[in-house]
Order: sequence, then structure tokens, then C-alpha cells
Amino acid sequence: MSAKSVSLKVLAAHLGLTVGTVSRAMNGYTDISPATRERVRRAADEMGYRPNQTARRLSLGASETICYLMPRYSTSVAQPFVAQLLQGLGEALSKRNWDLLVSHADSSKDELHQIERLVRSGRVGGMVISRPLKNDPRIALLQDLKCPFVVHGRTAKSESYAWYDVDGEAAFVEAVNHLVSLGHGEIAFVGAPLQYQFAQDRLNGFERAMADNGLTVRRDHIQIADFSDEGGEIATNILLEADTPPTAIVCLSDTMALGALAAIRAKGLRPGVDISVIGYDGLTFGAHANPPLTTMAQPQAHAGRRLGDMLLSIIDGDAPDKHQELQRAHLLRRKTDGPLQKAAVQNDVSIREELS
Amino acid sequence: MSAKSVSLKVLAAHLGLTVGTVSRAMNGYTDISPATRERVRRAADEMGYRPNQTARRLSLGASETICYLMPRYSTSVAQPFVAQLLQGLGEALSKRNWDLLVSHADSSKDELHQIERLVRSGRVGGMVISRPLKNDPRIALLQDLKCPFVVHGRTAKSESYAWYDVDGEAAFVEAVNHLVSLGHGEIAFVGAPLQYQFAQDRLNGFERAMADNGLTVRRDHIQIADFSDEGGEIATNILLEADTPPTAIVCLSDTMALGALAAIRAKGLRPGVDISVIGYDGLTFGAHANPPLTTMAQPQAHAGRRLGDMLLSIIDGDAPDKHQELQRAHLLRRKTDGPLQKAAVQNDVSIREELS
DNA sequence: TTGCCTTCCGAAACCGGTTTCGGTTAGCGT
DNA sequence: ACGCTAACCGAAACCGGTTTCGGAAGGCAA
Repeated sequence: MSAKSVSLKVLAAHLGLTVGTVSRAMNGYTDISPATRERVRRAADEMGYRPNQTARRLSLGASETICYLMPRYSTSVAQPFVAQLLQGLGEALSKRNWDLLVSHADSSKDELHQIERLVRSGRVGGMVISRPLKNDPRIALLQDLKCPFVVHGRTAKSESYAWYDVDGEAAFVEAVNHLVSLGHGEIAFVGAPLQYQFAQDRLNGFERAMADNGLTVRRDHIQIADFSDEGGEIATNILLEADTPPTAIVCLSDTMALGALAAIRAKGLRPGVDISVIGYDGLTFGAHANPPLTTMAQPQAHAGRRLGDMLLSIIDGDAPDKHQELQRAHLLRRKTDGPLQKAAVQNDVSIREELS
Repeated sequence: MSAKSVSLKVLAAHLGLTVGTVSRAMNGYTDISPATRERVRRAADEMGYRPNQTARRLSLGASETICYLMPRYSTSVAQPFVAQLLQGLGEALSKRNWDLLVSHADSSKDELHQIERLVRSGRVGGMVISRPLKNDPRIALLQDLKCPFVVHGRTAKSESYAWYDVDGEAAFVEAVNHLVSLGHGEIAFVGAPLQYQFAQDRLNGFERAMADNGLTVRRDHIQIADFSDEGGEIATNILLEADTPPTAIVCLSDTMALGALAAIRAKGLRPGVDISVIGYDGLTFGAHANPPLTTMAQPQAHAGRRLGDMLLSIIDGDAPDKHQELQRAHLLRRKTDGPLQKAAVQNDVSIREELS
């Protein structure tokens, strides 16, 4: 049954034909008589013939493989979206029997070497990268290598390549507007290092919305921390101990927001009552947070499929800039957003005096 | 810079040598003079020569690629361990410059076809599969195909292949013992369909520990539900409405435990006080649950590396059964386990009478 | 019958490497 | 000067497919 893999040669010998003929018969050439084609197909089926993909690809000059570059984070926080993305990519590629390779690197320099090797060695015919930095060197390299690629996320100058992104800026505008409509004015931002473009985008949205609402944001109400729950907790602690603590916090991600909730609870405050928190991502486990986390949810499910389809189109010859897709996040209200409670502002003496 | 990829042929022509000579020079053959070797190395460097991997592998007759078969779950609950596992696998493989392919399938039949094609077509030289079913057909197929493989998890008959697993049975014994030591006797189990071997293992641990402690478990204290937070919630609701509700619940996974907590809170009960809950996995976001989830944590971090190393060893000729590694989970106490509170047993009339 | 055009298949080049084999050259001893 | 041995490199087969080209066989018309 599982004998050694039958090659085209043994199949041909078994049929009394040449390899070329058998190959053409299998691939639907018209210069093969229907009778022969059928005979070949049958024999191939019976003998369990599977064309050697390596040989096929060498001959074709195509790798029929694309590569997903795993994002590298110092934090150990599992990235739930990776599995979903891979699943979607796989679905898109499987329609053509392409393979999905994953690669990762420790340092940024390693990463560039990886890309260069993967592309130059002909192992992959396209790449997918996630969460670009501002002015990401990977993008320049891939363009230089003339390797088709798509970006999950985008940079400031995003005209010349293909990307799929969720509008983080708009999402944070919506989050702030929502908080303002609840009466909040002292709104803080908990973010991650601005080397990541998405971190910058979300901060931009925050600042724009604050300005549009005629609100000024204090310098110490923008806290940049490590992209993790611990980071969110540390940043929030600083906010809560400021001279004028905020009455609401928007967080770069759900993960960071979980840290924020922990910090708030530790201070004896009630998230959603004494202070509002809005996260970003819409992760399912946010529903199990304490209390359930209000968040800007995004339609993650199809990102992988879309990216895969886009990449295949580009490999087929489409112009990269034809494939740029911006999704919107939407507010998913759970329990951490609520109307402004003046009593919650503890450290602000002026307001306390107003109340008395 | 990024000119068309230089092949061995153009490199050889540029040097005035033949391809065979250049190839041997690059690969450290001793019949090449040091001077020539150096000259070749330099030219290869300058011209940015990268051997075509497809051609190389065809010639070598080795794919230098292993494949991870993504687990397929109907539930949309992101599987955080996938990203970690891939990372670890990638690290192990990168030491030899092997590639990591990921594949997934919708149906079980598709999955078997996938495996057969990947192996027979020579695309991969080894496979990694996760979470086997009892008597998993993939294992039989891979053995039949004589394809090296390792299993993340294991089945009941696990003598003949390589695996890496965490001892779920022992973990649930420990969880139950811990609850017993806290005074609990009415302990329930929330599990997933027993087609998965790990689901069976954990149930076995639960039942064994209960028996060892001289406790009988009621039929309706074993609830099998969908492997998700909703599943955990539904199962727990049934438990709480039983004639004799349990005072403690052990859950198959952290995800299901989150559902259990939700159900308990919805009934106005306090997890960790009125009723104890222990999960399994040690996921970080369990620390942010309400209240923070006590769980059997496992050393996930190195699973991928170990699996990768094992697989490479087997491909090198090691006997598969030499590589079987069983890790232990350990109790991570957070806030959902607590001593038995007799008052919490609401529906049990007999105990109420005892108290009065 | 001859000539021509299809139909169908064999032969061979090719993809880009690796590896074996054999031959030339240089260096050495005598 | 001769022979012998190493050292070094060229030539060619090979991995397992794909694709082009050309030719043999057969059918049809003249």
C-alpha cells in the first residue's frame, strides 16, 4: 500500500509509455488520445501516483509557496490572532494547492536576512508580514527584491503596496467620542511604543478626537508602556496617581486593558463606574474580565483569507496598490464604560471643593 | 542590487569554472584547492548567490521541511498555544535551516488526504500533529506511510510512536486532591467530548482521584459539553440546578472554566467562596478573570522546541519510541479555590437540616 | 497509388543544483 | 629523464518532473 513513492518513470514503464507522454496525459494536453489519457489516469490512480512537488516546482520555476513572517514580541503574551490568520491564509492558498510556510526571527537584522534568503533561494513566491513598524525595513527590502507581498496593517506611507488593516485611528476617535457622550472630559491614553505604526495610529485617533471635542489632554495622560497586561497595569497606576487622574482610559489593546482593570480594582475603584475603560481588539476573553471589558471589536475572522486572496492576485500580476482594504472596528459595549461619576475624581481638590 | 537571482551557472561562468567545481567548493569538498575555494566563496558573496533550494532538495532527495497540522475546531475560540508551538518548532528547525509548513483541513477525511498528499508528494519529511483522538486515524496513516512524526498529546496506545504530552490525568488527580484537602466532597467535572484522548485522560484522573478519596461521583456531576466558554457555562448551569449541586468544579480547560465562572456569578454565587473552580492550561488571561482563575498550569513554552528536536532526531534515524516525554502540570492557586462553605450548598435539604 | 494533413506519441532539452568518475597537471623520488 | 602519486578540476549522470519539437502512422482527397 504505502510502497515507495511511484515516480513518473515507473508509472510510464508500467504503461509502456514515456514519461513525457504520461506527464502530458496527466496535465490535460490535447495531443493525447482520450483512450490513452484514461488509461494513464486509471493507472496513476491505482498505483497511487503523486507527482513530486519539488521536481514539479523546479521545472515550473515557481515555488507555489508563500510565507507568513511571525511577529516577534519580547512579551510572552500569546497572540491569539496568529492562529486565526494562519487558518485564513491556509484556506485562501489551498484553493490552488499552494503551501504556507511560517518563519520567525529573533532580531530585526535576522528577520531581514531571513526574508532575503527565503526570497532569493526561491523558496517562496510571496510574503505576508504583520504589524509593520513606521518605515518598516522589511517593506523596503521586499520591494527591492521585487517579491510580491501583503501587509497585515500599514505604515504612514502606504500608497505603493498592498495591505489589509483595521482603521485604528477611526476606532479611537469613536471610543473617545463615546466617552465624551458619557460626560467624560479627562480621558487618558494607554499605549505601546510608537515604533509600531498601529500604536501611532491609535494615539493619533485619540488626540484628534480629543481636539475635535475641544478637550486638552495633559501630557501625563498619555502613557506609553510595554505591550502587555503588565504594561497596561503599570501605565494605569501612573495615571491613577497623577495630580488629576482621568475619569476614563482608552487602551491600545484588550491585553493592556486587562492590566488597566487590575490596577483600577487594586485601588479600590470600580471600572465602569468610578472610571471607564475601553480596550481594542474584541477578544472573546474580554467578556470574562472583571468586569467584562468594553472594547473596539474588529472583524478578525476574514483577515487571513483576504490577505491570501490579495497576495495571489498580486502574484498573478495585479498592481499591489489595487489591493488596499481598510476595515472598521465597532464599539462593543460590555461593562467597563459608564457615565461620568464626579465622586470618582478623588485627587482633584478643585472639583472636590466645587462639590462641597 | 536585487538583480535576477544568480544561479550556479552564471557564478561558474563568471569565475571561469564549471558548476560542479563551484558546487563542491561551496560545500566544503576536499578536492578543491584552498585558493579556489576562497575565490569562489568571495565571488558568491559579492554576487549574492543563494542556492536554489528547490533544485537542491530535488537533488538531495530531501524536502528539509516538516509540517504542522493545525488542529481544527468548530469553535472560534482562538487557540493561543498554536502560536507558541509554531514559534518553538521554528526555533528547533531553524538550527538546520529546515522549513516549517502549516496545513489544515476542514473535515477529518480531508485531513487524511492532506497528509497522504503532503507525504507522498515529497513535500514534507516529517509531521507534527496536535491533540489526537482516541485511536486517531492520522497516526495509523503516518505509520503506514512510514513518515516520521511526533504527536503533541498522546493516545491510550502510545508505545509505538513519539509524543510530548502533559499528564492530564495526574493533573486532575492533583486538582481533586487539592479540593478534597479543602474539605470538598461533592466535586463535579466539566469536560469536552471524549473522542479527544486528552478529554478522556482528564476525566480518568478525576474519577480515579474521587475513588481514591473514597468519594462517589453522581452521574449528573459529570457534564460533557462543547469545548468552549459557552460550553462551560451551559454545563455549569446544569450542575448548579441539579438536585445536589457540587461545591467544587474541575474544568477541562481554562476556557471552559471561564464559562463556569460566568454561570456561577450569574446565579449570585461567589466563585472561590461559595463554590470552587479549577481550570487547566495556565493561560495568562486567567489571572484577569473574575475572580482570578485557579488552574493547573503547564510548561507550554518549550513544547514546540522539544517536538521539533524529537522529530529531527527521528528523521536522523532514532527509534520513535525513544522519544516520549511526559510533563507535569502544577497547581497555580489564584482565587477560585477555597475551603468548603456549608452554607453554599443551597439545594441540599439534608445538609441544611443538619445545620439547623 | 500518391500526396498531404491530422492525430498521437517518443525523444530530448531543460529547471538548478549534487555527486561520481576520470583525466590532466604538477611535484616528487630515483 | 622517467615513472608514480597526489592534488585539482572538468565532464557527465542524476534527481523527477515539464514542455517543445519532430516524426511515424493513419485517414482522406485527388
